Amino acid sequence: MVERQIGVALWRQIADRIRLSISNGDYDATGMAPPETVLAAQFGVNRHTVRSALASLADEGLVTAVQGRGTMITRKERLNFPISRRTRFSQGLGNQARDLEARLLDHAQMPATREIADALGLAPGAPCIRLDLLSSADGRGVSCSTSYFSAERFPQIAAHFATLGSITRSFAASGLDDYVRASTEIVARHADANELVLLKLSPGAIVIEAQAINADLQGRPVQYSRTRFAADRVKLTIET
Amino acid sequence: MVERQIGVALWRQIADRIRLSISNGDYDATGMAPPETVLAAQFGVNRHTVRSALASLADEGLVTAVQGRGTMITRKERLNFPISRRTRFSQGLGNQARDLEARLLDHAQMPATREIADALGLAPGAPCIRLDLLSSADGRGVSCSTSYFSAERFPQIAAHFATLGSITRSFAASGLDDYVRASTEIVARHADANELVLLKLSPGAIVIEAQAINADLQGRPVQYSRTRFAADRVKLTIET
DNA sequence: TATGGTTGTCTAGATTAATAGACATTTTGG
DNA sequence: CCAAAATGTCTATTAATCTAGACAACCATA
Repeated sequence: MVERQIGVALWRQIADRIRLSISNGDYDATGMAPPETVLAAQFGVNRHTVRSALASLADEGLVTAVQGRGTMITRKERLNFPISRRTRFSQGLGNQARDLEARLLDHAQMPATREIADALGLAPGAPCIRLDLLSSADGRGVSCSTSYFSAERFPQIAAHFATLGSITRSFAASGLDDYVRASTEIVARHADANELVLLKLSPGAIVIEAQAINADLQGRPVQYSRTRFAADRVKLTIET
Repeated sequence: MVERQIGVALWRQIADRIRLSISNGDYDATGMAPPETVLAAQFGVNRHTVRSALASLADEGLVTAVQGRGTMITRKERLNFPISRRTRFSQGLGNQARDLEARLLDHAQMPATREIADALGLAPGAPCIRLDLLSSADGRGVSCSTSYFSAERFPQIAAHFATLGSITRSFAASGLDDYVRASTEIVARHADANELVLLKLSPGAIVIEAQAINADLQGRPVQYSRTRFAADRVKLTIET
């Protein structure tokens, strides 16, 4: 059932198992998780251990416990992130989560590498600005991203983002009112050490990496980004 | 660096980080892991905690500690499992591990579902035999598989496997001397609860699932199997 | 051979995780 | 309104994990 002394706390193993059951629809009949005492018996642990697991799931926004009634399942599915020509991070997740946040981790000006120059249509070595972002929904890390912009065209992008907290609004403040997704490439791989920490993933977790280029309405690239999603928290839907 | 109170023991987080460094080739210059005291300082933990991490890696056969010298890296790469027309589990892993084992977890006779009947070229509902196997290398779970065989053609397959410990030899004992891989489909997904336990994976780990059909030299399907590999321990090489 | 650097082992203590039990509080339904 | 069933809270205890320090054993090499 659950294993001891493998370096993963019992409550964590149980939380992962319950999360899986929720997403498998095992509790769809009632919309409630089984009572704590039942889960405790099922997993062969103390009720307090189950409570720790449920508390962590409540923290993720998956369940809500109500005294006297039971533990309701409040979100079953993964966050669905639609990818289309008009992909916007905050719009896309929209009403799927209460609390959306994009935090600026780091930024710097740097010469464009070959890869970046190709993507943005710049000369290799041209100045570009890098933004490292961490996006969270309901206080839980959903994705971390690295974006590149032409430093010539968007010199204030970092400052704008720091105050506005959104790429779309930062573009608007830079005089770019609209933009579209020009291309997206998607791969899946294991999270590296940095991503494990940023997204608070379990060891061995998967990230889905989307390499995207956004362009203005004239088709000129304005943003090249590599976004790494926590694969167990999101579902990407490609809209054509 | 490493995080506390997330339900994953420090030594486990550190072991995972070091394993990643090894497979990334970070220590290729010397072929040795950094000294325990250096690692301890690097991760901000006590030397004993690092020792627990290294002990677990030694248990996996990745490193070997030698008193006075240091900790040598004894296996860098993932187990490479070649997939070709003549795929054989034990042959494929061959000299990459000292100790190969395939254990029969369960077996049963059952009517073929639509999926199984299609794969094996049987009528739906025809009797078939299911074998659940767990394969290990150096005492560490590498894959678990579910295989289906025609009960009419291979009535003794389970008994043969139980004594012979190999599908190839079980086929031989049933009068089938040679067979080839007819088709293979590969997907990656999160391990389910059962796989987590069988393969002793971390919560959230990936499995690579290979759905394969083996056929005799006349092209008649003889085995339909779904093998789930621990994605962080193997690499599949498709040989065409 | 002596020295510095490394792993191995031991003891002790602090912190965190898990168990155990009792009882309060709230909701639901007869 | 009462009883059953569920979550919330509290205390106490045990087990596992991590820290701290000291020293032994071993290897390489100057």
